[in-house]
Amino acid sequence: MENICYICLDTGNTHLISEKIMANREIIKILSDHNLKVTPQRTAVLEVIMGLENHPTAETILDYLRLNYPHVPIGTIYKILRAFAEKGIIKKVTTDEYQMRYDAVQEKHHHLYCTDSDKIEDFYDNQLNMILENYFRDKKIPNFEIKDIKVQIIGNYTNKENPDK
Amino acid sequence: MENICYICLDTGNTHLISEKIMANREIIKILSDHNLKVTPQRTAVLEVIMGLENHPTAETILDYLRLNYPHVPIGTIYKILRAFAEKGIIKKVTTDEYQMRYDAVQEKHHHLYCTDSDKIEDFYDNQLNMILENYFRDKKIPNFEIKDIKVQIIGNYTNKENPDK
DNA sequence: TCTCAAACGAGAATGATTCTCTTTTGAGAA
DNA sequence: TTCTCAAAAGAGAATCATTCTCGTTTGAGA
Repeated sequence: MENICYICLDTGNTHLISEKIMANREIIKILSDHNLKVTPQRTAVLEVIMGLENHPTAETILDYLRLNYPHVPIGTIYKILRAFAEKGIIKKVTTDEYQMRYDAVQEKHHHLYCTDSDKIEDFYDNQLNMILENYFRDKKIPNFEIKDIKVQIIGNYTNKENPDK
Repeated sequence: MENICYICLDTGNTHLISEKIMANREIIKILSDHNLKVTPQRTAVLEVIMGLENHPTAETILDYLRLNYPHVPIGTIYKILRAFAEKGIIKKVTTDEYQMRYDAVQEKHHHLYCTDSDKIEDFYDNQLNMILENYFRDKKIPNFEIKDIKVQIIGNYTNKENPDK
């Protein structure tokens, strides 16, 4: 476990806080900021989603949760995920598959869908965001108020398995 | 049933052919062009998808099919839909909902998602297509070969119910 | 510490989709 | 035209993701 040095803005003193503890404090803040009761199950679920760089399914989240809470029922996970999505803490990520995936909401981003491996990766591109924003600011869609634009980029990873090729 | 006048390119004679028959001939051609056996169930499913402007679910398609084939099992619909999607005749349209929707593939288009009514509408915009195409031709994504780009525009219809407002 | 609405646990229920197996049929061959 | 057989349809069970119900527990403010 790595430790990180922080300066307390109130006292000016420096402190060593473990990443784990810091992450927990952040997560607790996110929950209480959204008027959600802080429970061990909820902090654990949010920790898993924020820790996994891929976009986990409910089943994947359960697998990780079971490491610490061997008996959490899957229904509880779905209830927690729905609560998070309603508050906007996470977003549902739709795919061509039968299962839903979930994504901790950070800054605006799009998704790369690999048709070979079924992987989904985040794609950050502020230039693209600005192009789309500018385009739709000028060209309004009749009778439609745009709230969000998501770009799905479908394709294949090339020489990912063989990077030396 | 409307009738339309056609000129036969072989004989030069004019003929009246009903829209229905013409549509059937088109649909049969689509199926055989894709090496799919032409069956009444398949032509009916394709007819329904191409005829419905909205993006039907398997259940909606079944409802329409039952008008002519009262006993088609839902499993058959799913089998047909999967076959069509594999051949590229239709595309799966993902939503935040639990059900999959289907869309006859015509020219390239994107989708408007209305969060109030859960409606999905096609959005044709060649200028947008060209902007995206140009952007990604210049700016390659490392190790990723782009095959398709879909834009999901999420928002709300304004004064659709009250157009006189 | 007390209280209670909200969250959890357990497991049944639902609903979309897929699978299995038997029967039927489209389409090319004879 | 009839024959043949792989492919498709029919029937219905199975599977899998998600939601629901209801009794029990708990976080957080009083």
